Amino acid sequence: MPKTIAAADRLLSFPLTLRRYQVYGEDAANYFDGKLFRKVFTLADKHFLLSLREANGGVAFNVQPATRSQAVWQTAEHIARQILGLDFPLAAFYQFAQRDPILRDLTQKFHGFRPTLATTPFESIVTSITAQQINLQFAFKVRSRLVRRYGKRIVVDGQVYFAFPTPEQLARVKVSSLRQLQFTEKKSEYIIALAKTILAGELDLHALAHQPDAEITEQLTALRGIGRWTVDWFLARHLGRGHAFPAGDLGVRKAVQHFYFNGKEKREDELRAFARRWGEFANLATHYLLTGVALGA
DNA sequence: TTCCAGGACGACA
DNA sequence: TGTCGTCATGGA
Repeated sequence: MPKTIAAADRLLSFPLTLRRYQVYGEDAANYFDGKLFRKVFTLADKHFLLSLREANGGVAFNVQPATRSQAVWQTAEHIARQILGLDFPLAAFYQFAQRDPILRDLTQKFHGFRPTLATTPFESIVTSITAQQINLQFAFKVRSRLVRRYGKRIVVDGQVYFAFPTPEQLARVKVSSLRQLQFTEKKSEYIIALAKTILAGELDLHALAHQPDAEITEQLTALRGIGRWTVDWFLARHLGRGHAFPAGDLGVRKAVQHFYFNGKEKREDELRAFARRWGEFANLATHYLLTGVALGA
């Protein structure tokens, strides 16, 4: 029996929020056809399919195979909230945006849009490493190959779905195998080393959620293949930190330059200083600016 | 053909 | 500490 969730402020555009899972081609770990979103999640080594669809005044979510386990339903709700970005303070941001004509315009045009969050820290970081320096279309393609090749496969209603691969699964993989999927030699090394570090108990990604930005940055950038850019997106798109601002990101830079500097190039430190005006709303502002560029606002 | 994509690293001055 | 070459591939 499906259950229903909603943001505390009742603000949500289901299609705008999940648009990300459609526009870059196939995403083998996040299925979205415009109306129905599906994702495999794992609890106690068991795999379930989470489904999300719009319902009256909220979002209906369901779990398959059917279960009465409260733990499974709680996990499903938590993941649904992450995917829909339901815990971002959108109403407060909209109020804040009134003092900035650009943000005011974007929040009106994309009313209810919320940044979607990566549901596990490992998926978040592997996804970012995959996307380093290449266009997102190609990044999604390569990542989907990884999911299909190494992710746990489940069948629901005759349809095949894949879970995002775990550190246990990727720690066993060889660099040459990832090269075949068109990961670069370096990215292959980074991903496998990350998986091995986690498996060895030398890194607890879940524990990072309770730490301040500086501590997270220090721990993650100590790993090969993870720089400031990757950490910034981890803070923004996994932990949902309000003030996160990936100033080094090409898309973010172009968006801020386009909307606030007539396209004039700015250095990363200048953009970082500029973004301080957004404070706890920098993450939301960033996502609205990116959407503004993507949808030609 | 050339240049650019949601970078990171290592060499070098 | 800052700059530059390299990696590696698809698409415009």
